[in-house]
Amino acid sequence: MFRSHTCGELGKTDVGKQVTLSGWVNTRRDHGGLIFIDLRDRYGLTQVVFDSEKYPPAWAVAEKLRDEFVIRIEGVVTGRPPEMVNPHLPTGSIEVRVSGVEVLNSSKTPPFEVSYLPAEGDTSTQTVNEELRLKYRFIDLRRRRMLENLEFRSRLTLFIRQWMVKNGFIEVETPILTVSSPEGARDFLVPSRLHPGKFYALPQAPQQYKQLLMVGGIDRYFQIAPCLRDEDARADRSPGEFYQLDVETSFMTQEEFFTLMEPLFIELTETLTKKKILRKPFPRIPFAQAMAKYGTDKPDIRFGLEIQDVTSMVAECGFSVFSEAVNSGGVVRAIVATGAAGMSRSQIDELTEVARKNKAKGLAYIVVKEDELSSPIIKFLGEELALELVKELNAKPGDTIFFGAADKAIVAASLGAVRAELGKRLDLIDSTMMAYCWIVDFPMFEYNEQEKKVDFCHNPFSLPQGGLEALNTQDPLTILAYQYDIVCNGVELSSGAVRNVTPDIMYRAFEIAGYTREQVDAKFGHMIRSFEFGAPPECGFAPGIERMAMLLRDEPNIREITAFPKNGRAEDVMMGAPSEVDAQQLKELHIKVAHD
RNA sequence: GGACCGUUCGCUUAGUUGGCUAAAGCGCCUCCCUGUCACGGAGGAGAUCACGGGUUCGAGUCCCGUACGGUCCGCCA
Repeated sequence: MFRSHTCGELGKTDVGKQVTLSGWVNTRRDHGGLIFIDLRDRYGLTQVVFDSEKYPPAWAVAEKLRDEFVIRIEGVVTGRPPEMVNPHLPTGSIEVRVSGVEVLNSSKTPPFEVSYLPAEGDTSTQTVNEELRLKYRFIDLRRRRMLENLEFRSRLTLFIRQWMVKNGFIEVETPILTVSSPEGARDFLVPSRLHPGKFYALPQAPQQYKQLLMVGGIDRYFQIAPCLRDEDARADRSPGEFYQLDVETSFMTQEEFFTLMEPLFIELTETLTKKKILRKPFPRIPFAQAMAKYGTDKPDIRFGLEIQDVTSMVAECGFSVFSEAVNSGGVVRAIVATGAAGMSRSQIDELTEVARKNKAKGLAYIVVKEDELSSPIIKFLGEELALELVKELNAKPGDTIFFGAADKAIVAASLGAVRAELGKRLDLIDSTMMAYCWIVDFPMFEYNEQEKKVDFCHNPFSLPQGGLEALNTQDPLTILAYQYDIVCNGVELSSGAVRNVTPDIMYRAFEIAGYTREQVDAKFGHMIRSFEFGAPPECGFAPGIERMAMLLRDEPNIREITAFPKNGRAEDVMMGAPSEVDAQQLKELHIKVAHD
């Protein structure tokens, strides 16, 4: 027998029991004739004691033990006198007196330290170079941070599955080998042995399958679905592969869908974490309003600092940066940074740099003091207008007003970035808060400056608001879609939409984006044909599992939530993937590799 | 594809205006220690400062290039 108990479960009530424990040597404290080892497994630490007088053979083995050796011990659980209790250890009131020990496997000195204190908030694991952690992930997984994250992720997906099933959803696995789609992300391709020159594609998302499931009458579908995209990484976007809670429903309006799904986010947040939810029900923020007030379609609404428009106030003013922006069709907008008046010049310069990175030419500001205004732009603006602005923007002494003046998109991007930075710098972000919101009413189309044509803004399968009539009568750039996002703490958890399941509306929408009927049929004909056989109205979304876990666990990136993540260049450094394959494999697949 | 930041013993870091024979804590090795719990004590090993070039009497430090890593932009319907 390897173990009668785990290393985390023995306590006072077990005193006197003969037990067997197996685990890793976490730390070893050698006192000469007495050796203490903290034995570690997934469940915790237990102190085991080797006594040279009572059990010389076991003690002799213990002398040779080193960190991360895997051992099995037998012994008797002994209570510790009060002064020897370790209050930091759940098992600290007992220890095991070892009568026999077996080395199950030895270990090289690990490349980084594994041992941890059992205390809450141990952050030691965060400091080791991540490349090294990924190369030796199997060791990294023994550490508290990864262990707890994997346990959390498991609880999260279990909770989701139970909730979904309870609410009438059924989980359906959709194919991993599917067809390449010219739209969207770059596909991972899989060559076909039986069909020379042809390729499967790994699914970027089960989008088309889930719509076919709706046509098939599965009116509440979900899947914790792998999504594979050959695109570059970000902190919240792993390269290659990630998981989504893919959801689709039939016969629900957008608002009914929100009402159905919100409790999932509320319940999982409140059940699995100590975090609080900012607002219930979640705010619905139209896209245009999000862009105007927060400068982004994924606002962090845990703090205010909303962007205000002052275009009309400064249209005629003496500060040419403002008036010229207005005259050339742009806007002037402002953020009142509460309590920012104490910022140093160099701090303001750093904020200016943030604005510049987002294509702003600069960052005008007015520091509001008790009895005066201090600003490099007042001499152009005039004292009177400056005071009017302060009043209109409701700025108080101690605040600083930051301005953006340019075309709408640049002002949104630059002030949005400044707002996010101010949120951090002014310590306005409550990290115990989960601020969910729905962003709704995305535009159906956008103008593609490079190609000088109208493009889909998001998903071409979204239903335009106003239907066919809107497509036929409105300026395409003014048409909104039943297209929405769910956002939390400035992170987009998911897009979603009411789908367009009417072939006529589909063809017309594609026509506006410059596709002929033949082109649409070539790409999506199989799906549109299905819509000709009675497609129900449907909507859905697909929140990213890792992004949710990352927010709920306060982790800075998605790799901390993934057991075996790819690095930034989409490599598995531990397994050595991707790798070359042998010539025979290539031959069977009818592949010739061109090395250039 | 582009921008920025980084790379110093196994790990984490320090290294000032160029003076380094490169420092510390942890870890590792040897020895001592029967109540420690991140044990303690004594001693020791371990670094061509990512790589290549340049400036200089002299480069870890300054400059150029390359590689690798991270963050961001592009991309992600």
